[in-house]
Amino acid sequence: MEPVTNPVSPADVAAFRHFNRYFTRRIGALDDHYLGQDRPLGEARLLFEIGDGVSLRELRGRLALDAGYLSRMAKSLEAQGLVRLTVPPHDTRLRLIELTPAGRVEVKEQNHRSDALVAGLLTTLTAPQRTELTHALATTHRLLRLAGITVTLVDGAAEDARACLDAYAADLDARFPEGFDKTDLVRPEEVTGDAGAFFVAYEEGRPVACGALRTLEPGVGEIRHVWVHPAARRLGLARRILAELELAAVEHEFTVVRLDTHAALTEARAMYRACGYAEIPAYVDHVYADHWFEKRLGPPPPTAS
Amino acid sequence: MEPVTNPVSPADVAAFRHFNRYFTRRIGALDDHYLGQDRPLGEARLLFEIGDGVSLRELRGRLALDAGYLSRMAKSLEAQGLVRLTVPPHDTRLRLIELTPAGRVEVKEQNHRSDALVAGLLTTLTAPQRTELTHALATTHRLLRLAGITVTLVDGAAEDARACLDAYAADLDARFPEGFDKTDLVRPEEVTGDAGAFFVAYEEGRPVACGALRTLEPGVGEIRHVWVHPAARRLGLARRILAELELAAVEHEFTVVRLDTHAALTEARAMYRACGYAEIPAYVDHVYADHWFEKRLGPPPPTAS
DNA sequence: ATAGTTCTTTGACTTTAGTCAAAGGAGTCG
DNA sequence: CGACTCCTTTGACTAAAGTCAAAGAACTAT
Repeated sequence: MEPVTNPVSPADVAAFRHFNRYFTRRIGALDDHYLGQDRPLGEARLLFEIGDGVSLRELRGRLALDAGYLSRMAKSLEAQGLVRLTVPPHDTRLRLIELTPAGRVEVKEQNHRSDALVAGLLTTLTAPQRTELTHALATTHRLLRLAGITVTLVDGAAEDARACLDAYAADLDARFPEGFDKTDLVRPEEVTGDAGAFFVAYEEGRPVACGALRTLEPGVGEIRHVWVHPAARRLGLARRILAELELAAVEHEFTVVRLDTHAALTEARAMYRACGYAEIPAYVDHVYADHWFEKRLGPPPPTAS
Repeated sequence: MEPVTNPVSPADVAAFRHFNRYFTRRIGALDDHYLGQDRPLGEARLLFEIGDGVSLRELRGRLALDAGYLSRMAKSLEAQGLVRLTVPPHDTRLRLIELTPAGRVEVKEQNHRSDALVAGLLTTLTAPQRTELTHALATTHRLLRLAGITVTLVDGAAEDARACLDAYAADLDARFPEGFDKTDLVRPEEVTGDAGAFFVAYEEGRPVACGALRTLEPGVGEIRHVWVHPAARRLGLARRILAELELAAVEHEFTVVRLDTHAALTEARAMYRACGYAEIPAYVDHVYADHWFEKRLGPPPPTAS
């Protein structure tokens, strides 16, 4: 069963494309032109991505470059005295690339040029207009990130699932005064197949959030371990996960879902309330629970067809 | 004397560059990749810019291409049956390039692909989130346009100045029930040098707004003909022009500026009020005036240094 | 009519960007 | 140890992107 996605309005698409065209022409082109300066764009980009030293392997993945192509560019930059290539002791197949002092200067200068360019672009705006622009950019950024994140059902034993749960456990261990014991996490079989569900959200290939659904008793599901990576917070991702879990709950023919949460997680409580969850008495005596919530899953809303 | 520009805060610059990097990587790259499809990017872009037929000369200017390069790309597209090259009768040195039906199909398909791509990007957002995004994009677009517009002092007799005044006159002629007579426009010598000032705003090389300052009586200036091209309205450009005129007035040692406006121009009245202009009795008996305003130009605000 | 300018075309290049495959040294796992 | 997998390097290309200059036809101004 496909989730019902509301169609994207042509007006939104048009607005986006309009902006896209304008922005790429005005800013993107200008940016590329300046970034290059006296060096091929490929090399300039490479120089920028190096930062404090990475392996060629890492760069290849990040910039999606051909191995041969990258190898040659690295050699060219080395010949120019901008980078140093070294062999890491733990794996001599790899090459580490790092900036030389000269390379660092080059990057810094480039950064200054870019800063000056942007500053020049913004000078004609008044301070309040700049603030408005900064806010609008932040909103756009946030929503584009959110739009690029995909939430997928994975096996509870999958590597990404366990990685998320580990991060979740570490997170709680730091936030709960009493710490957090990993034995309290769901077992893979509880959230797999007919028993439940496990969702992982991916941003650019990396897992950044998760959520679990398990069977509490017949017809009643329990939502657990809704977690979002610190770098992906405040995007509205928890709600996405929650919505996905509720859809899964309907598919599992649960009519009610429950969940508990800890006193330390005040934002979480607010979110559950906003998402239609009502506070209920304790449905289970749980070590880390101070608040209990429940949501009745109504029948799917009548469709037009 | 340089106008005092408030310095751009590093935070705003950083936010802009951060957004820029993200956007170019996420959207720009994707866009280019899809636009090309089975055709070199240069040709694909060219095909898009043609629209309903332009001269090669025009395209060369717009895309900043080498004449030889463009000529060859055009020939390549013609060989593929996507464009037709014709010689305009009025100047046989030029070549007009226009889409053939096949070319039109190609462009349309490309547009559909891009639309689908964007729609795909937005599907995971909820309808309110999409609306929020669309608003943020519109704000960004508006402010970037405004930031890219430069206001410069020009001679009252300059071609661009007269072009703006002609457009202004035509505009008023259409909006005033009684029409508008061009003999009412300022004469070039009234707004040049010690007598006054004339500003033209340029967006990407094209004049899009103007404003005039002339001497009404010793120490008193009059602001006239503040006009913004329809395509550049609602950007906040009139205020920029007004601010520029007030600076010029201070430089001309006017302590007061006055202006009049017509009953039909309600937005203008609101703007003048918002900019600190107070309504006054008629200071001159003018055919098209129904409202009169005045602003006292204080001494420059005390600076910290 | 003439001189100067404008616009396109063509030839002759160079530089970037990118692909593919073979080869060889290094890890890894059973 | 041996098979397999990884990672980089190198050679051998191709295609796209872009530059420069010369030449010729057509317009414009004087």
